Amino acid sequence: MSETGERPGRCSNAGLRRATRRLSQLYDDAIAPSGLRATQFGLLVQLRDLGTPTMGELAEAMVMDLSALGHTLKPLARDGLVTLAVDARDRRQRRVALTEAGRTRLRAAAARWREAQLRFEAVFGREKAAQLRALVDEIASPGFGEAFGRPGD
Amino acid sequence: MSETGERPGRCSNAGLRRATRRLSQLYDDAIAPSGLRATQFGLLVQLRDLGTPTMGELAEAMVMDLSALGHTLKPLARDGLVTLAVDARDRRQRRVALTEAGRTRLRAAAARWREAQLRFEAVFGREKAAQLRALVDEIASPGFGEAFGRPGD
DNA sequence: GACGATTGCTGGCATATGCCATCAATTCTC
DNA sequence: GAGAATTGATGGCATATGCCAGCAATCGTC
Repeated sequence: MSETGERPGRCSNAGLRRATRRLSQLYDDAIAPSGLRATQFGLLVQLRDLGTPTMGELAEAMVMDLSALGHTLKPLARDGLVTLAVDARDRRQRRVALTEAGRTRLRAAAARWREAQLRFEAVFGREKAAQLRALVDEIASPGFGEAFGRPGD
Repeated sequence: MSETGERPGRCSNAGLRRATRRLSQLYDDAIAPSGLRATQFGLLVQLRDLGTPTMGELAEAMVMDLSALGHTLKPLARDGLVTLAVDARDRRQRRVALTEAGRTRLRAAAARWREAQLRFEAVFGREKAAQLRALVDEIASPGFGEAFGRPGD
C-alpha cells in the first residue's frame, strides 16, 4: 500500500479549470440573452454588494489582478453599466459605481441567473452544491493564498 | 424558516471562478520557472495521457471549445512542444502529438507541479482536496452538461 | 458517382486574465 | 518641505476561452 505516501492526486488546478469551463458555459447560456456574460454578472453583483469600492478593493474581493479588473471593466464602462471616478480624498484611487443602466441590466440578468442556479442545484444536488461552495470559498479566501506561501497577495 | 424554499445560494459559477483564479495563480507561480503556464501544463498532461488524439478528442477531454483549443495550442506548436498532423484516414482531422521537446519540458514542469500539488494538499487538507476533486470532476464529466439540459455539447 | 448534409478545423472578433513597465499621487524621512 | 519610497491605476503584450462564419473533407442517398 504505497498509496498513503507522498503521491499527489491528479491536478486540482486542472480539475477546477475544467469544471469552471463547463459551468461557465451553462451559466453563460442562461444569462447571455440579458446581454451580460456570466463573468460580468458576477462582477456586477459583487460591485452592487460593495457599493462604490475602489478598483483595488473590488479586485481583492474578486480575487482578481488589478489590471485584469481594469480590462474587464472596460466593456462595461463603454456600455454605460459602470462608471469610474477619481476619489476626492485620494486622487490616485478610482471609485467604481454601478449606473442606473447597470442596475437595470443586472436585474434582468439576475432573473435568468436564478433559473440557472436553481437548475444547477437541482441537477448537482443541494448538498453537493453547498459543499462545493464552501470549498471554493475557502480557496478564494484571502487567508488561503498566504497560507500557501504567497504573502501579501 | 423560509430558508428551505426555492432560494438559491450565492453563485456557484462566480465562486468557482474566484477559486480558479486564486489556485491558478499559486500553481503558476510554482510552474512558471519551467517555461509553462499551469494551463499549458494541464493540457500537455492530458495530451500525454491520450497519446495522439484528434483536436476534437482533446477538446472534449479538456472540456474546451474546439476553437479555444486551437488557439491554446498555437504557442505550444510555435515553441515546438507539440505538433499537428493531418490524419491519414480522415484528412479533416488533425492529430496532436507531444514532441520530444514537449516531453522534456513536461518532465521539468512536473517536478515543480508536484511540489505545488503537495503543498496544496497539505494546506487545504487531503480530505478536502479529494472532495473538491470529486465534485469538480463530476461537473466536468460529459454527463453533467447533458443532465443540465445542454444536449450534445 | 454527383449532390446535399454532416463533420472537423481554422480565422476573425471579443472578452477574461495576468505580468511588467510606467505614471501620477501620496506618504515618509531628514 | 524637497527628494525618496510607496501606493493605485493604466497600457502594452501574451495567453485563455468562446462564438460564429467559413472551408475542406467525408458520408449518405438516389
